[in-house]
Amino acid sequence: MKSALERLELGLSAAAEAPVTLERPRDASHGDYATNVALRAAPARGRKPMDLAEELVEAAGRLDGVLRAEAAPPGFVNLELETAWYAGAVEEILREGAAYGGGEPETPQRIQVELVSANPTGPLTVASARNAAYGDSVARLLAFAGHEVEREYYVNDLGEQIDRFHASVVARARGEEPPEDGYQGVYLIELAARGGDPVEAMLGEIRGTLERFRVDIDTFTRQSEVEPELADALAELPLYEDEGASWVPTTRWGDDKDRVVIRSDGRPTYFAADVAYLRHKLARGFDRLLYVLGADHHGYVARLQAAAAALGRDPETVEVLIYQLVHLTEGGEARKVSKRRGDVVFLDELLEEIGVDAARWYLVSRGHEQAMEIDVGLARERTEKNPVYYVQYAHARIAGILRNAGERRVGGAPPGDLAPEERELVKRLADFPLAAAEAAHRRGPHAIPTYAIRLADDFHRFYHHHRVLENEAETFRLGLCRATQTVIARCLDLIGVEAPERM
RNA sequence: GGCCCCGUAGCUCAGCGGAUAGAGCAGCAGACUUCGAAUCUGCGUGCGGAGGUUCGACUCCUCCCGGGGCCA
Repeated sequence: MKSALERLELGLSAAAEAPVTLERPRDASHGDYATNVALRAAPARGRKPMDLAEELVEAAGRLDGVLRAEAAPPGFVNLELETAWYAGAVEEILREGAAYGGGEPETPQRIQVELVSANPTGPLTVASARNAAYGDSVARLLAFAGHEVEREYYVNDLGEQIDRFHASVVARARGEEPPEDGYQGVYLIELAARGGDPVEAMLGEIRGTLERFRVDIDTFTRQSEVEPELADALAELPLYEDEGASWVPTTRWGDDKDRVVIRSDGRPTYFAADVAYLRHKLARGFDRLLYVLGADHHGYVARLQAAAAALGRDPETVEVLIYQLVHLTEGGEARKVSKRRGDVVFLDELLEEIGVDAARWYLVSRGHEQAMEIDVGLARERTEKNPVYYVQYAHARIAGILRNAGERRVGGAPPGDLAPEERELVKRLADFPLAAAEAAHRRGPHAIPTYAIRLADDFHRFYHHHRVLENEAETFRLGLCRATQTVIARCLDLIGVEAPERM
């Protein structure tokens, strides 16, 4: 992307060795954009920041698109931009369309995102919902940033939990209560009545839920598929024997203790299965493996990376994204999330109550490192209050204007100076590429809803103060509308929310 | 006992080294014969506490207090 803004930034970067930040000041008297280059570069040059700022002002004043530049203590350089710059920014968005703001990394990576991977012993719960919403949005961000992304779901179809699950289904099939350590959920009754393999049946349910939640999994890999490779995987590890068990010296790579792979009774551990699966992933040629895990799994980080190292790979290949848990409350009372007891809120129920758009927006609009609360009782009420509708409304409103515009020309030079509301809107639109890139880089999709609210805010304000159609600025304003619509649609898509033409 | 996350407005949360810390919800008062009022306009003694680094700290470091979680 060769925007006027970037040329501006490059021009300034050339004047200083340090990385510059170009930002939008809160205070309008500080110009359209401000930079701290002088403050950054001055110490290294043994200069006074203010002197350097004065020099930069002269250079910046000659740059294309800069109307006015001034230095401000302690060494900021404030810039005011020409109308032509604003018009150019809008034209650029119209030209690039849906691609606007996307990335073209010099070396696109093949990235695998493993997400959800809930045991197929029950329907997806609200706990998995955050994993799905977060993980999928990260995947969308990375794809938009120009990487090749594959979504994977690991199916634990072996082990103790599955045995208990089977036993519980068998009991239900006979009309009996499940064993005490089994799964008590009532959904087992229906599952038992259906017959066939209950794990596959449950997995079918889960796939349906994910589809409704707009999470498109590319590959489901079953533990039973990987199991046969376990011996080969272990053969690649540096093992030692102690107390009759086989150990991997994972502490060598930063784990807090060595891990057993084969117990003294000859049974492999969960960790052994994890290693085999990791090897299975690595063999498929990904540059990077993302694991989306809940905070209760944070202990896995060190051991997964150690496992990669033990397999002779760069531990940095493995990147674990930890999100904090979702707590459910109802009328101030905490609700427990236990799949075995069955007293949980299922994702399907949440979707039925508040809809996919509201659910995805809500689950992803908080930082993933922040624990969050969902009040089940308030969920219905929240529908009307969710900011997602504010943003969607802006999109629908623009769609309405463009419908009314018919065949009129969209996009063109403004007839004169821009109104403050127009300038704010254009600057917001120009922020988008950086916002999307940062969100991808930080694996922080919650920045997208935050940005989208601001954008919708700027648009609604512009709309309220100015007429678009039958106005001397019509072509420019129609272009501004379409550009805004494009960016809103992209934001919503990045978090899996629909952009309606009408509401 | 060790490790991870979090303490910002009444509530839910943004802000991740820059200038006077923001938004939504809740509350109050206004704006529709005009492209969609699901909108707009106005109203706020808040960064848990103490040190430190820096020209500059909500932001980085240390300690303490207080929540949540994982492991032992």
